[in-house]
Amino acid sequence: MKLYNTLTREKEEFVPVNEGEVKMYSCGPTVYNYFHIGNARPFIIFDTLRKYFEYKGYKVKFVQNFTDIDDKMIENANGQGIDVKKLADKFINEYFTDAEGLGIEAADVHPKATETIGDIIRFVKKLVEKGFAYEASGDVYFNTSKLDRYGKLSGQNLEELEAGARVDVGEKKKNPADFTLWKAQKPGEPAWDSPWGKGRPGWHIECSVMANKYLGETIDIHSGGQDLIFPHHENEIAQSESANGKPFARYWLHNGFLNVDNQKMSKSLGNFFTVRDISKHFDYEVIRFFMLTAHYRSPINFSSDQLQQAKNGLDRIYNFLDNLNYLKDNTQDREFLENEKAVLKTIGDLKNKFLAAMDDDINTADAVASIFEMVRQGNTKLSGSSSKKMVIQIEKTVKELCGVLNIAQKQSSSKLDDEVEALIEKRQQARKDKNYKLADEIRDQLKSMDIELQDTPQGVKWKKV
RNA sequence: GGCGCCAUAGCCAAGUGGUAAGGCAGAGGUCUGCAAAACCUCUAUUCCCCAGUUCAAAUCUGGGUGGCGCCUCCA
Repeated sequence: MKLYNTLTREKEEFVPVNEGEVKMYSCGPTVYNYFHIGNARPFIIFDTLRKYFEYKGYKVKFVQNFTDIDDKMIENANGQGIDVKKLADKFINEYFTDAEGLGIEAADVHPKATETIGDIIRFVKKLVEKGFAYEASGDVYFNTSKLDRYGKLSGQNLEELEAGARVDVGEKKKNPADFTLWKAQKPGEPAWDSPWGKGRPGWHIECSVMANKYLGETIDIHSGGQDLIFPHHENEIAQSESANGKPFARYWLHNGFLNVDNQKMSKSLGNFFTVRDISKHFDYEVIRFFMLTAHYRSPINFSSDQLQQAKNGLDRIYNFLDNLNYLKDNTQDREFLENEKAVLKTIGDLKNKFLAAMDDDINTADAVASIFEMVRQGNTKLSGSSSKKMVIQIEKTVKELCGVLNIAQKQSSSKLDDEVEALIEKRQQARKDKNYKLADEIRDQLKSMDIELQDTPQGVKWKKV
């Protein structure tokens, strides 16, 4: 399996630290609001990667944090007149509601910054003792000048960063690029005791500490959005590798942005749509499917028109599954014919194409295309005279691959319902009697019950709309 | 100023040296009492422009043009 590693800017063969195991860390949300659909992209993509590793038989340990204390948290809690903890609890809950809707499995561990303070303090202390950090009136900073390789992930170098001059000046830092590990308490802010007085952790340190605590000193995969490459991930590398003297993460994976009118969707620009709001107009799984129809590193433009396209495409897969379901009960119970073996061979080839796409830097767009090709194969080659065994085998393959992506997982609605069945029966009789007026009335009646009828050559089918 | 990404049909989107996947929309058709739905078929001599390398380029190289991101909280 190949993955694009931001560290080397190349696709590399994935080789884990321990054979058969994958240790993954992904940067999670700051929980001061519902997450928006741009935030959802890494959640969905890296969840898909995790599921694919599991599908391939790896034992995966996946950690994703909640940043529950920082400037934004404090600002928003104050704005709402509640304490930071209460704000965090609320939006952690809301996170899980949306994540579950999107088919994102909970991580093995979801550590919170506020519950990792002791470990953070020990980690910062270690950095100070090793000479990589210094205290300045209650703050602790990482000293970037102590590293000769600061910038290896982002390709930045210290001189150019300083020339850029977009860094804070006139404060206690020794070098402009130095960043905060520990912040001294300001009046009214939540704070914890530390060797440097009361304060709270900086943002970058929590991820280093949590990855270390739950996954060890060297992890396999660290992922997040491209906007985290610098400075967040660069700083994590600086912290972790300075403290441990070992490589931090072997593979760095970064997803592209989700744009609106070609511009990055972000909370600060205000051009965002929360997943919660969108879910009122589109099923959660349409959002998931939409994300998977593009490669994770490419930018994708968001619009309701795009979601509608995704919905229509997903419906095609659902219709196919419905058709298979119908055919299972309306095909021949016999062995395969020669030409049917050829069809199954094609389906097998398409499955391999799907897997090859996923192995190639999780190319979900190509993987989805393989599923659509199976749909057309099935629609073209299957009929009432087909072997039932073939229907079952194709269904098994399609469901297995949809399962890998966690799409099209809703139950088929063609369950028996006595009232509906009775009405359909009545309408069929009316049609036989050429009483089309009554037949159409029954059809309208069912329509008002959100039941849609399809008169097919194989009989009447119905579904909930 | 530094670092990096992108440009493929009406829309979305794979493909990174061997002669343009897939989806949506659209058009035609099958089925049907009618309808709806579903399904099938068709839809880019061509991949932003110019030059170069090569038997062969959407793919590689150089130069343009246009768009975007990071360097400040951001997925």
